[in-house]
Parts: sequence; structure tokens; C-alpha cells
Amino acid sequence: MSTQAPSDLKSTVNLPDNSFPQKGNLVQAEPARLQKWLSNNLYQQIRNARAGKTIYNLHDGPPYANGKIHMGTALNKILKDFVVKSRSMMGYDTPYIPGYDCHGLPIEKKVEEELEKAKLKKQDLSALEIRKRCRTFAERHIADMNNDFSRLGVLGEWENPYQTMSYQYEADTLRALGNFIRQGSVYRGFKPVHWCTNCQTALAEAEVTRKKHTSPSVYVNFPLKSDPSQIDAQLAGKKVSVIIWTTTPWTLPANLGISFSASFDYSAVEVEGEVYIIASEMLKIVSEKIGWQDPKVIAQFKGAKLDRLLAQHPFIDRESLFMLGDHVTLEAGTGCVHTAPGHGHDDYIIGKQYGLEVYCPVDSRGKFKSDVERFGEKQVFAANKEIIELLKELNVLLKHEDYEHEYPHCWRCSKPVIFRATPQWFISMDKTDLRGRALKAIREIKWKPTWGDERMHNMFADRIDWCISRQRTWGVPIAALYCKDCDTELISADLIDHVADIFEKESADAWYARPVEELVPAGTKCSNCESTNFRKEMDIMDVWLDSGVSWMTMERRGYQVPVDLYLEGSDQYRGWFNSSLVCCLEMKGFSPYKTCITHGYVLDKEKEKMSKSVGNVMEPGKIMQQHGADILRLWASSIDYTEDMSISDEILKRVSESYRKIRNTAKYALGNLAGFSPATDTVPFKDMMEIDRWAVSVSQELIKKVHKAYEEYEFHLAYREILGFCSLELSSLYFDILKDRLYTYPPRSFERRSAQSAIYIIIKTLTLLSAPITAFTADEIWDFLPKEGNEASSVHIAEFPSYDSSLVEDDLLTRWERLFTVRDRVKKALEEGGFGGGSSLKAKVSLYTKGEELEFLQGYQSQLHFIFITSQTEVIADESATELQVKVQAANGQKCERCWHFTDNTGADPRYPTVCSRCANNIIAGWPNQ
RNA sequence: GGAUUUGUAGCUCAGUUAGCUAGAGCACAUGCCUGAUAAGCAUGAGGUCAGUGGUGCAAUUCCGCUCAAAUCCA
Repeated sequence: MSTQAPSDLKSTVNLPDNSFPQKGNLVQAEPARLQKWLSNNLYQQIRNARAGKTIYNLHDGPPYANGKIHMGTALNKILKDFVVKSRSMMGYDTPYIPGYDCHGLPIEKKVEEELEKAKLKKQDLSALEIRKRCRTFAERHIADMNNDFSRLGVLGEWENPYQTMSYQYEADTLRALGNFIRQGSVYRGFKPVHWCTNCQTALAEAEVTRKKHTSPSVYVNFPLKSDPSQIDAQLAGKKVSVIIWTTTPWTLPANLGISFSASFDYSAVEVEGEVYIIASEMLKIVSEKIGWQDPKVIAQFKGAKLDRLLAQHPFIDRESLFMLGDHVTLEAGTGCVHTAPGHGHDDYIIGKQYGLEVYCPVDSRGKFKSDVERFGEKQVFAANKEIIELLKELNVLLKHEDYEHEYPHCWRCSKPVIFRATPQWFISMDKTDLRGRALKAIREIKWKPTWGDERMHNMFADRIDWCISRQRTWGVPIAALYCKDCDTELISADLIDHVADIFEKESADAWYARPVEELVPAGTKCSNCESTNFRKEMDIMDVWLDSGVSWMTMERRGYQVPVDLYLEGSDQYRGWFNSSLVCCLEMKGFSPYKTCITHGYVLDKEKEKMSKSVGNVMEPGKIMQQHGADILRLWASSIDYTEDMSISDEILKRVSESYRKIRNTAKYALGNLAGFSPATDTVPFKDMMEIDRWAVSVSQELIKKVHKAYEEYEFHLAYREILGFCSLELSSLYFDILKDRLYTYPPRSFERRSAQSAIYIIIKTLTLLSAPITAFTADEIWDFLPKEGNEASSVHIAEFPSYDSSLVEDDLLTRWERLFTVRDRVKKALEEGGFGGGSSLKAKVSLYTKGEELEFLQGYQSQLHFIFITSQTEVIADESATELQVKVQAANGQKCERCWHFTDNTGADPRYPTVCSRCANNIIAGWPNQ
């Protein structure tokens, strides 16, 4: 601001002056700023600035490296960045090493699709070639995703993320398996999987398509072997049997049990001298099917009564165990479910619970094994017919008909698949008491939201053993061997450590590239026959084991485990939180994370999930192009992420409006700091004018609240406080009241410097507090802030201001709270009197009151008209007033052309005939040459 | 079908141990200002607290059921 003689009155008014752009223009401005951050390596600068400080370690859960980022992954990364940036500004050293999950079926499938497009067949390529293509695919996507994440303003080691396919990571994943073996929790077992008898391979769920298929539907009698009087006295001495229903008669030779529901009602019905057990609710339908004339219910009981009784297998010398399970439904059948643990998922699970063998008499070609009575070497689908014949002969077949239903088929050869138990590697939940230890560890982890504790606890309580085998190519191989001579398996920690060392140098490709002799330590012999001829296990490990050991990379990089925080979507209770806990418990004996935060899902406007077919998908990339990262970040901060959250165009519009409010507040503050140099012009707090001290005091309260919000990861509370402060305390109160003083007092006057000193503290506070959220904008504001001399080059290197009690006057806060209540009353009266809003300077306000209130208001007599933004305000004693009376009338005198107040002294100074005395004095004081 | 959740104004959120007329910001309407200007100020109108039953003197709050939505599992 010049001290030259003003050419006109207007130039003596100190209007806001700063080049900070009103429009954010984020879409263009953010990439430029990001470029600056990256080329200056801002992340490293921040780390350097915090060197030696306590480390706060958020360990990144690796997103799958197979495509564009979506709202969920964007939200996740932004929330993590809020944590990292806010903890950093609290003074912690906050490393952030992003990671990528690289192995697994989705990538392998994409690669197969690419092969198909190129008219190549998977069978024509070696595993090595497939793996090479998978690796390239993952690399390509990691590069893209790195850019996408980085564009969101997330700072971290993007040039060096951890990858589950890096050589060392692959080696460590295998070593982790070695550790499980060393502890004794790994075993080889059987589990039913989808199996294509034509392709002779296991199929993943994603490789199965469901199509119409006609199967034989049969109702079969299983004679009760246990004493029927155990069920009900009425049944004593009767010939009782249980009716099961199945559409896969070929699984009957593998029947080991029958499942019931504990809570359903079952009936024993007598038909022509024989008694049958069936779910009561199914009685009518089944009677009609079978053609019973006059079924007589002779007993009724809950399914629970049948627990652990026995039936006789109709054509094999074997018992069939009665079990109780939740998988039993009344949608079809009899409520008595034929259970073959080797041929069905539910069957397998309940069989495990009841300790049944996973019996699978079917080989990889879909033929019964040769030792199966009557049906040896028969193809299972062909055997259906013979089995039905046999049942008929034995008089246990009650009904047989064709049944059309959806049945799984191989996606490749289109043939119907079967469920067949095959050998798999498992990690036992109980051999090393992983379950018990997990349940205990869960109680010690801090969960947000708090119900995570219970959810996780329940999951572990009934979790079955972890099947870690996958019959696929793209992953870390399970480095086990089989004796070529006697087929005995060999798996040992020593063998695995040996192979892992090779992986570390050559990647897990070595398993495929090298002959078995080069992978086996010298002198390895079969434990059974001492043979030295081996073949390799070709199963790979479940990718959850890959990511479950990601905390090892933190150790590799020199950080402590357990880390402070894992933060992922709520689907990860079953996923990463789960596998990480299991792996770390087994290897280190504790949870890898101290605190676990989950966020909900990003849904559409109606809180329904986004899907391409519905067309309600919001993509972060598009939002970047339309609004910019800070809008998305502000959105992420505005919502309570612990629940599912909505995003829509309307919501983004609202967020953009909030953004503009914050930005305009900053622009106003910066504009009014023109000519202010904090180092030389600052008025000490104690000397500031009272309302300035009030504003600074309130800003300290803000610090306290926002600090707490960040501390507790409640970002939406920080957002609310910041936005509310901008709207209420600043825009409509303080800044509005301040205009007169800032604009009309001399540039270097105490009055103006007092206000500027307060504004400087406030805007700096606000900028720092909002930096974790609006990362780009806060840094931009930082650039425009007047410098004291020793500022950090970026707001993200700076630390939060701490609550400073020497900048707070409690009693003053109370007094001004009261003044603003009066102000509300006055504003209402002004509105009613026709002086609302921007016309309040045309008014004069009279306040009538008595007693203590009179005294209080009289104490502020000289300031009241500034607080109310009126030209005049008088406080009048009125003993009859029961409460404060506000009267409004037109202001006295003439309008001052400069400050727009109406005064009796406008024109009093002949040098300035259109100006009030106050302004005349201010012009003379501010521009002495005049 | 099971585990874990959610439902307060058009939008995003508060609402403490059950206790005054259920609050805030934004949006909206109306008016003002034109010295924060694709800004600013003021006033106002918006709610069957998803529905329903119960326990309390008293329920948005506690309990049951129903409806709708989400995640994981089956």
C-alpha cells in the first residue's frame, strides 16, 4: 500500500490485495504442484525433517495390481494419506510404503484372455512363459496405479513400493510357509473342489459357469440302525428309516452321513407298516411325490434329537452318521441331507466338525476307484443309472424322476463338472492353537469401529483350517516333493529354506525353470523308501498367504513389527486382517498391527452398490478430470467412513461448495494481509484489540478440536470444525466486522496491524490444520502466506500449531459469546425494520435494558455499532424492561463516502467534505503528504 | 440361512447417562449489498428421528419384530 498522496478517496481504502486466485482451477493446478512435489522429493524431505522422531507406521495393505483404481481403492488411499499426513504434522516420522498384490488368479485369467485373443492356447505355453506374461501384466498395472494413487495427492515411496512378486518377497513368502511347517501346523488333507473330469483339473469358482442340466432326482431310504426309541417312545420296535433326496446318485457310495437341522421339526410317519423320518414341513410335498396314500404321523420331534444316531448304508456295509448343520434347508428335498464329505462343500465342513473322513472314491478321470464294490472303474455319470437300478432292487428307492436345474460346467470344455476331494495343503487352526491364540490377540488389538473386535472374534471362532493350495501357475509354489518311487510326500522347513534362497536370487520361476535335482539339497532322501528320485509339487500358495506376510517387508526395510495401524475396507476382516494375523501369530507370536481401522463401502446416491450394468459407477479418474483431487479428498474427509458412504454428482457439488467457502476464506485473509510482515508488524496478543484476541482465542479452541479429531481418526469431525469455523466464526462474524477497520484505518495503524496479526495467526492455523485433507490447496495457500523467515518450503513439512494457552482468554470468550447472542437479536430486529443484511449501516440501534446486562452492554458501548455493523448503537437504561428490547430506526446524519457510516460529523473537515471526521483523521494519519 | 452393521431435513453430519420446542453447515426461498464479486450479509421455510409393538412418568435414545441397504460367509 502506497503512502503517496491519494488521487481519490477510494485509493485510501485498503481493499484486499493478493494474487491468490479465487478459482482453484484444480484440474490444471494440481498436476503442476504434484510435479513439483515429486521432483523435489517432498516425501523424502518430510522424512528428513522428522528424522529421529518417534515412528508412526501405517502399513499399506496391497491392492491387487490388475486395473484402474476405483472409488474404494481411492478412498482407502486417501484415508491412509489423512492418517500419514496428520501424524506427520503431529511430529511423528511417518513412512508410507505402498504395496501391490501381484500373484493370483485374476491376473492369470486376464493373461489367458490375452492369449486367446492372440489365438494362442494356454496348453501350448510353458508355465514359465505364462508366469512371465503375468509378471509383465502386473508391472504394467503397478505403473498405472502408482500414477493414479499419486495423483490423489498421496505421498509415499512410489518409486519403491513393495510387490508380492519381487524376488525377495517371493522368497520370504516361501520362508513363511517353512515357518508354519517348523511350527507343525501344515498338513496334507483332502478337500472337495470343482473338478473337470474331461480336462482332469481342479477349477476355481471363477472358472465354473452354471448351465441347465438334467440330473436324476432320487428319494432314498436309509434304515435306522440306532434304537428308534431314543428318538421317541412311540417308535420302539418299529422299522424306521430316514429319507434323503439327491440329484447325484453317484455320490451315494461316498455317503458317510445324513445332516439335519437342529431347530426344524421332524415327523415320523407310518406308511404301510414302515416308518419314515422326514422334515415336517416337507411331508406334504414328499407324500405327493412318492405317492403315499395315507401317511400317519406317529411322532414329532426337533432335529436335535437325531444328533449322532446312525443309519445303515443301503448297499454298502457302512454306517451313516446323523449330524446337525446350518446348511440344511427346506427349499427342496426332505430336510434330511445326504452327506458325502468328499463330494460337497457343506458336506466337507460338517464332516470335519463331526470327524468324518474326507472319503472320495472317485479318481481324476471321474471313474470310481477299482476297490469300489460293484462300480469300480465306472464313470460316475454313467454309474448313476446302475446305482438307481441297485436301489430299486434293494427296495430303498422311493421315487426317481428327471430333474432340471442349474449345474456347474467347465468354462473351457463345457462339460458338467463334479465335486471331488483332492489332496491339498492346509494350515491347521488347532495343531498349534492358532485359533486360541488369535482369539486372545484379537482382544488386545484396538478396533475402529469397536464392533470389529466381535466380528473378527466370531470369524476365528468358527473358522475352518486354511486351505493354502491353489492348482494354478501364477504364484509362489509350495516347495514340496513327492517320491517318484513310492509317492510319499516330502515337505520340510529345511528344504523350503534351501529353495527360498534360490528364489531370492532367481525368483520363484526357478521352481519351474530348474530340474528337481537342482532344487533339492544334496543328500535328500525319501523318508519311506530312501529313494532320491523326486517330482515337484505343482500347487502354488493361496495369495492370502502372500499378502499375509507383507509385514515382513516392513521388517526388511528396518521397521518394527507390530506396526501402528492397518486400515482397509471391511471386507478384509476375512481377508488381509485375517491372514496377516495368522501368519504373524505363527511366526512372531503376536498380531502385526496394534490398531485396525476399517472403512465401509462407497455406494451410490441411494446407498446401493455401484455396478456397470446399473450405470451408477463413479470413477475417481473422472472426478479428477471434473473436480480435482482436493474435492475428492474433501469428500473423503466429510463422511463418516466407518459406515458405508454415498457419492454422487449432487454430493460432489455440495463438497465443491464447501471447498469454495474454505478457499474464499483463505483468499480474504491473504488479501487483507497485504503490506503485513509478520516479523516486524506483529502486535503481541496481549496488546491486540479485544475482538482480535477473541478471534485468536477461538482459533486455539479450533486447534484443540481438530487435533483431537485427527488423533482419533475422526476426519469428518475435523472437516466440520474447519468448515464451521470458516463459515461462522470467520466469514459471518469476524471478517465481516473487521472490514471497516481493515479498509478504513491507515495501513500501518495499530488498529489495522492488530487485525492483521490476528488474521495471520488464524489463516496460518487454518492452513496447517487443513493440510492433511486439502493437500494441494493448503500447500498453495502456504505459498501465498507472508513469510516470517524460517518457514518450511511446503506446508506438509511443517507441523501442526499446538494449542497455546497464552493465546486464549477464557473470560473473553464468554463475554463475546454473550455479545454475539445480542447481535443475533439485533440482526433479527434489523431485518424486521428493513435494514437486513448488507444495509445495516443505514440503521441506528437502541438497546433498552437494566441491571447487570445494562452494565455489561454499556461497557461495550463504543464497540457495539462495529459489532452490529450499524452506524450508531446506543444503550439505554430502562428499569421497566423485563428482557432486552431492541429498537431500530434510520441512522442519524449523513453517509460518509469513505466508510459508509452515517454520522453527524460527515463533512466536518473542509478538506474532505464528503467524509466523516474519523475518516478525515485516518486519511491524514495514513497519508501524511496529503 | 448365519456373522457384523446402517437407516435423524434435499445433501453431509451432531444429538452425552432416556429428560425443555430434535441441532449445525451446505443447498433452497426471500431480501440486502456491490469495497471478498462466478463473492459477501441477513432472515426464513424444511423432520411421523425407516415402520411397528413393548418396557418406562418419559423413547430419536433401551428391547422385540417388519421393511430397506451394505460387507463377509453359507
